[in-house]
Parts: sequence; structure tokens; C-alpha cells
Amino acid sequence: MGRPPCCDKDGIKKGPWTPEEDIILVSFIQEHGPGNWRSVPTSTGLLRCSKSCRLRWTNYLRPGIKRGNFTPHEEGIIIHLQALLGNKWAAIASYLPRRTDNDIKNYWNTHLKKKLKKFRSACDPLDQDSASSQFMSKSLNDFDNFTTNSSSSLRPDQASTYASSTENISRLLEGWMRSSPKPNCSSFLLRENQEQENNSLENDDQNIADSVATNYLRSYKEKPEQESGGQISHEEFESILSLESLHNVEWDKSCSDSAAVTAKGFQNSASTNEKANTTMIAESSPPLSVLEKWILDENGAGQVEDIIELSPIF
DNA sequence: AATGCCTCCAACCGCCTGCTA
DNA sequence: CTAGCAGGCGGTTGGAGGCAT
Repeated sequence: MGRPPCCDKDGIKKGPWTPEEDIILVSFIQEHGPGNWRSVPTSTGLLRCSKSCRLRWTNYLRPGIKRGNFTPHEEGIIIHLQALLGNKWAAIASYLPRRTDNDIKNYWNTHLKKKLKKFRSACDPLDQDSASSQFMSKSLNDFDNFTTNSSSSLRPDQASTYASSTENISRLLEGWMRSSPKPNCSSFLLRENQEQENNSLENDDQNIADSVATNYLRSYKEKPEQESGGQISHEEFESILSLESLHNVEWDKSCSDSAAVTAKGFQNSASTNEKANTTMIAESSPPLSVLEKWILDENGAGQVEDIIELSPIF
């Protein structure tokens, strides 16, 4: 026999969560830590299924979630990663630790898809396929300029309403958690603490850079040959090469043979100057983030300053 | 003021994978 | 080994609120 059912399917409440339910859920997690969702409905008396509880926590109540407008640079990261990884929102969210996959997915569907469409139309209204491929070779700066000059991506009225409601809950939760920290929830208490949150902001550069480097290399190496067709794009390889040199990552034997051959060939034929530049950048001080160098590699020098200036998380 | 349309996001649905009994 | 559930994920939707007429 398998596991027992997580919860009784009858009498399950659906729809928006009330503040009371939020408080019950958070107080339970404060005591027991996130996880073991199966026991949440029975232990708390919430008329919600365990799945709903988990979603509510991960997408809304979890401390450390950054809400509100996406920065132009965050947009750029999402666009770039979406082009590389597809609609792997969870994977993309792993590069933006303070954003939830649901938020990124919503933002993509409601804002970025439209902007991309406009961008592509602006590139070449007569040849959408060509414009699509051109887009990948366009710099993030082009897109940033385009989006900056476009109308606001989030209506101010909605943003303020949304922020005020979430902030109220957030403040409530922060107060509770600070008042009685529990050892078993230290992992998320770290994130909810404002002081440490500020530190986290300062360290986001390296955290995200490391996250990008390791996840990107891992996802590439785990990419089945049939999926990539044994080939990688110029952009992909340049990204990987840049990350590899910055992190001293060796090409893994586990890479598919043809992909590895392609990569090696590309590596050998790549401009010496390009590689030297990359290495030089990597060794320069103060260090730039891997992500910045990654983007820098694709967009030419001069973008880094914009990136740093644009995004508060960098 | 009333109505219809549009935008946005929280939450649900269904599928998949991995784990557990 | 197998059945069946938990957790994770991406796609989709319902409803609230704003805007245009």
C-alpha cells in the first residue's frame, strides 16, 4: 500500500485565503517549519488541502519574497533565461532567489510576452521568424532601452494596492517570528530578519552569480543530447565558456560526445582575444559578478555599469 | 452613474516524478 | 516490486479593480 491520503477531499475550502487562515498557517510553520504539508490541514484545522497550503506558503507567505515591480535588469535576466531554458519557471526562479516561480510566470505572461511581441514587431514587422532569431542576438541593453521607453509595465494603482496588502501580512509575520524564533525554522528566519535581509541584498550579487553559474552549467551538462541535438548555439557556448573560465570549471566528460566536440571545437576556434578578455575580466578587481560578465560577454563592454546602476539587487 | 472591456495576479488544475508503505 | 500519495511544476482561470465610453 502507498501513503494514506494527505487530506479528506470533501469539505475542502477553495478560493482566496483569509488573513485568519494565513495566520494559522504561518503560526504552524513557525512551530514546525515548512514541509510535512500533509499534516498541516489536520494539525491546524484549516479546511484546505496540503497542496493549497504549500502553494500559499511558497508563493505568498514565505519570508524573503520580493514583491512589486521587476527591475529592467530582472526583466533582462528573465528574458534571457526564458530564451535559453524555455518556460522552466522554477529554474528561472532559482536565478532570482527573491522571486517566486509563480510571480515570474505571471510577469512573463502579462508583461514580457507583450513587450517581446512589440520588440519583435519593431525589429522586423514583415518577418517574425527572422525577428525572433534576431532578438536573441540583440543586446539586453536594446531591450532595456525599449522597455524603458515603453509605457509602464505595472499600473501604479495596482502595484500600490498589491504591495500594501502583502506588506501588512509581512509585517505581522515578521513581528511574530522575531518574538519567538524556533530552531527548527532557522532557515527561513534567516530570510525574514530585516537586518539579514539587507545583508542578503548586498550579497545577492555573488549569490545570484554563483547560482547562475552552477545552475547553468549543471543544466547544460544534464541536457540530453537529443534535446540539444548535440549542438549548442553560439550564444550558449559563449555563456558557458565565460562561466567556465570564471569558475575554473572543466568540461565534464559527462557532456554528450558531440556536444563536447562542438564545444571543444568552438573553444579552440574562439578568438584568443575574446578568451583573454574574459580571463582578464575574471581576474580584475573589484570582481564583477559572473552574471554581469556573462551579459558583458554578449553585449560588449560598457553594459556593466548600466546593469549595476539599474538593478538594486546587483 | 452605468456598463462593458481590459489587465493582472492569486489560486486552482492536471500532469509528472520520486518516495513510501 | 507495486500501488498510491506527496511534492513540484507549468498552464490556465476566475474575479477584483481600473479604465474607457
